[in-house]
Amino acid sequence: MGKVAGVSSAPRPRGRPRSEKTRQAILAAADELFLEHGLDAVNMDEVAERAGASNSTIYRWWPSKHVLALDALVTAWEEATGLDRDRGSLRADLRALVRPWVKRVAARPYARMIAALVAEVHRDPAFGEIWRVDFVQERRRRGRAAFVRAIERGEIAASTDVELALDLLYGSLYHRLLHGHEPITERIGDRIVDAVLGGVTELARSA
Amino acid sequence: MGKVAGVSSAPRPRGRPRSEKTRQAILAAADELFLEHGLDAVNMDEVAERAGASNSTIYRWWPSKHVLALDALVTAWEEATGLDRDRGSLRADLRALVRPWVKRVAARPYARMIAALVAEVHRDPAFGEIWRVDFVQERRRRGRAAFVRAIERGEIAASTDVELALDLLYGSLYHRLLHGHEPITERIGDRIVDAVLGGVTELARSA
Amino acid sequence: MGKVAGVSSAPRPRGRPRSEKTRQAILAAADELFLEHGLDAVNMDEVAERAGASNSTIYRWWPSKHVLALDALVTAWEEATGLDRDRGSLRADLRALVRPWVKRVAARPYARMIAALVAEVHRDPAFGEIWRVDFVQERRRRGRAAFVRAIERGEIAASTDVELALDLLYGSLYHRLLHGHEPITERIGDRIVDAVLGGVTELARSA
Amino acid sequence: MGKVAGVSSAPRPRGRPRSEKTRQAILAAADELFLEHGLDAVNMDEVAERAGASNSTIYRWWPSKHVLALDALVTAWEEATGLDRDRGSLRADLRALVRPWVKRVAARPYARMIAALVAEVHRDPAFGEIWRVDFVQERRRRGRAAFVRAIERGEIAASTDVELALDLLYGSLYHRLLHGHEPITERIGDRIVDAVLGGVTELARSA
DNA sequence: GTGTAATCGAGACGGTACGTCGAGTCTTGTG
DNA sequence: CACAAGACTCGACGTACCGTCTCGATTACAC
Repeated sequence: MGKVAGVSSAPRPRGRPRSEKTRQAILAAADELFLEHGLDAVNMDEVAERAGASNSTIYRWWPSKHVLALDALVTAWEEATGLDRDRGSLRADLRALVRPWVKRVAARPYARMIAALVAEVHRDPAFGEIWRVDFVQERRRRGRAAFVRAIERGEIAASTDVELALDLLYGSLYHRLLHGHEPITERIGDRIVDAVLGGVTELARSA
Repeated sequence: MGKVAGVSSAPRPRGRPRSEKTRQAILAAADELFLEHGLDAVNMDEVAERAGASNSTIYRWWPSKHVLALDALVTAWEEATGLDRDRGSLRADLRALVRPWVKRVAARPYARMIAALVAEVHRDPAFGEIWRVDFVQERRRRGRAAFVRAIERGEIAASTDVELALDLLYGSLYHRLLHGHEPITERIGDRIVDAVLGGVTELARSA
Repeated sequence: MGKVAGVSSAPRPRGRPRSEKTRQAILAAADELFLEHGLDAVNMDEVAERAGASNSTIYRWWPSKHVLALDALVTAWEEATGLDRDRGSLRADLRALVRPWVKRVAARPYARMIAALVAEVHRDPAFGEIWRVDFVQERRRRGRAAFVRAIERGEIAASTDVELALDLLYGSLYHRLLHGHEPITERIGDRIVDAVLGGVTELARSA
Repeated sequence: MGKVAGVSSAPRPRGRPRSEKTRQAILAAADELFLEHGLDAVNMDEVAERAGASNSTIYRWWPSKHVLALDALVTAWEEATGLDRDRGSLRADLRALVRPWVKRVAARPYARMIAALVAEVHRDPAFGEIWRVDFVQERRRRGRAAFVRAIERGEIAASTDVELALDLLYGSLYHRLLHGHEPITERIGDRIVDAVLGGVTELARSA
């Protein structure tokens, strides 16, 4: 992945250094092609060609197609992530989290991408580890922070099971995304936040 | 898939009839092998061999590996599904729904199977349709019935968004299953039911 | 094949008798389809359909596709074979043999058919036997007769190696037909006859 | 096929060079297996395995089984072809041509191989072209040279139809080989040469 | 500058599953 | 029995693409 590596005090490796330009071109090509056509519909040579790189350069730095795809996804996702400031209430914080997610996911075929990666998670445990560290926990971290602030603020009980709350929140969203039984809209995002906060009761009131 | 029903007064088809024994042997072989080793780790010839059938007989009746896997999954799932009787309260009904699901899913590697199928859903829209009709809606139907009974009973507001409630419930469960960040236990099942019913508040109380 | 079978004094078999109409329809369908599109481009179901018969009826009477094709070829070839009368000279006799052959072979894609059957001859020795008995020897018989008459007539030496002469004659013709390096014309047929007659002298001397 | 020649100053192709060792191993495996068991009795994976190569490497360089078989045949045939020197008389030249051919063909089941290729010639015109260029014309070239020398030498008439003479010669040989009605022996080879020489006179006269 | 050591592009290679196709056999019910 | 219908077994085909490998060409730093 690369990010894992370089601490500042690298021992200055000998030989020709890795081309940063090529690295970014590969990630950009992967992001575009995989997202646009789907992971299975694009082969590595096409990514290489689009990036102006070669098959072997990709495999020198990424161990597999799926790891590359994940890296590309994470990279693109990070660039587009806004700040994480306190909105004053849990509801506002969660909405600020959910709304961009919904917008992003509704705009481009991320569902296909994520579904393919999730499948790989269960096919290759090593990839699963990378997935959880680089993607899942990274997403949950911000949601968790919002709940923690709410507890500190006295807005919700200190004993709240934050992890479960996150499952409720993200679970509902990913469920719609992956199972595809209903479309994902901004309005649904808000209502899910409400429901998580209030349960079934809220489901009636916010109808 | 076969379940197309078929009215009782079948027009008596000509020719050698399809072998019901072979059909079941194929479904059983698919269920066992795909579940045990994963969809990608098993090829069609292995399924055929285990079923004592031939490659082409499989392809004559199932258009692809994924459709076969889904049929096998649905068939096995149906056999094991208990009755759907009224337990008196929404909480009890939902628990009666969730507990067997959790037990089943914890016992065998269903996550891998479902992840692979979900990926295919997004790869092939036609398969997505089959998936939603044969699997998703079939599972949701029973949950929906529980909510409807609760409304009739006056237990929850008539205006409750049942679909969203189902997303909350199944979403949380599938989220844990697919993303694999936390294990799935019986206890978690109950707590998710509680949380769906009461939202974050309940998350504190039931902790 | 059929012709091999039935001696006249059949013991009158029980049950439904074989349909002669169907037999001929199958042979006709095989002749047309195989000759027109090639043995490999036509499958047995197509022959069956064209004949208004079924797959299994064909296989009840002909043991394989190639045997059927050969039977069809022989049948059609026989119908079209003229009489074998004495033309007065060996040259005239041979021309009377070669000309219709050339005409026939130039008019329709027999080369493809024969090439496929010859290949099968070497793939399956049992078929080779049928081929030689029903087709090769049958064709050579008439050529041989012409040479025998020439010998009786004193036109060529009695020591002439007739078999070799036949190889020279038919060999040249089949060579052009099968190897396809040069087209087959009526004129070529005559010249081959002339050349063979020139060589025959030598055939006697070197015996 | 490879024989495209290539001028000495090759522009030094980029990338990993084709493995000459593998190429030869594949040709050798094809030659042995196809000749030994017949083209249809051997599948490509068996050839690949015997060659220590992979299925896809074969298909990368040879478009079909038949083309591979032909290449293997031509390669093996070429290696075993002696020099083409003048023996002083047409008869001696032709015998020098025919005898090794007979010996070769009698020793191993070439008939089956050639019959299969000839069938393919008529099934696939593109293959027919390769066949004629790489095999047929190549074989005829040397026979033609012998006749040309005989003409220059004044041994036979200048008006002799050499092509027809070649058909007589090779036609008889191939006829015995392919139709299988009589065995092929050294003696027969010589007698065919004699017969052809006798016919050649006629070939000039009737021109 | 020159040497060393790594990267890069090009492309061949092994491995392996896919889904298709056809020959020939078997199993029904009908005539 | 013969026959039509059509399901079944067997097994090859040629395709696709992943990830590995082998080259020569290139690039940076160290000396």
